[in-house]
Amino acid sequence: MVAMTPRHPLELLYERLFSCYGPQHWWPADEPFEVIIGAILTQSTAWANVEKAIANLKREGMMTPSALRAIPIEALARLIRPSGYYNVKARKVRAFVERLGERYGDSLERLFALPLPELRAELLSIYGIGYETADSIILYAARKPIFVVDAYTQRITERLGLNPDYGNYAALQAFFMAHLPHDEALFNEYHALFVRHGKEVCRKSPRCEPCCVGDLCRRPGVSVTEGR
DNA sequence: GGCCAGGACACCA
DNA sequence: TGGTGTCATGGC
Repeated sequence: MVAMTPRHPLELLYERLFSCYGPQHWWPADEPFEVIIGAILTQSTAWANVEKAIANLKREGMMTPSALRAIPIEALARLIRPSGYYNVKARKVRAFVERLGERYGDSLERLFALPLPELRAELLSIYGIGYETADSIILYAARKPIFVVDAYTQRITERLGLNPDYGNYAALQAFFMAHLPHDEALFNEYHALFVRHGKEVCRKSPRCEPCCVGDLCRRPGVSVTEGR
């Protein structure tokens, strides 16, 4: 008699999403510094708009820390205008490259050499970098295993009945990291799959349709909490 | 014309 | 400590 270990719902969910969508090849960027700039610019913004802003920065030769420090803040804001909130995001980008220059000589390698808890604390201490942006940088730029929680993660897990404390970032992150192996590639793919599923199927609309998640979702097609 | 999109911060009670 | 307002463009 072989003892069968029940699969955790988070493992089953991952398998369903992966079999449905396949590998997502995240993060969509050429190099780690671009990941960081994109992570700041995508705050509460559709990625298509961020792509325009990144294209502007590259075209003007601004995708380097020194260039982003030298350019007048108003000019930087104009370049990233398509990504929305351009005045505050210009200050956020500037804050990051200033810290990177001051403490790490513009070396991401030196920044990323910090142990994970210190790296996260350092990123969180920079203006404009909150939990999600810090964790996105750690996972997708530094390539260290940490689970990124975003609006899609919150919404999808809530509809699965796996998120009793909606909006509590730390609790949901701890939940994932307690039930999954701490594997950078897995966390990368899982979050990317959430975004894919959230964009295509599990939308903000209070109604959702039956989908590849299937019976794991406790309320397919049923009205869920609105206004989130 | 309204809703939504891969948040974070300032301010207030 | 938690709730609310602010920041803003672009696609559908």
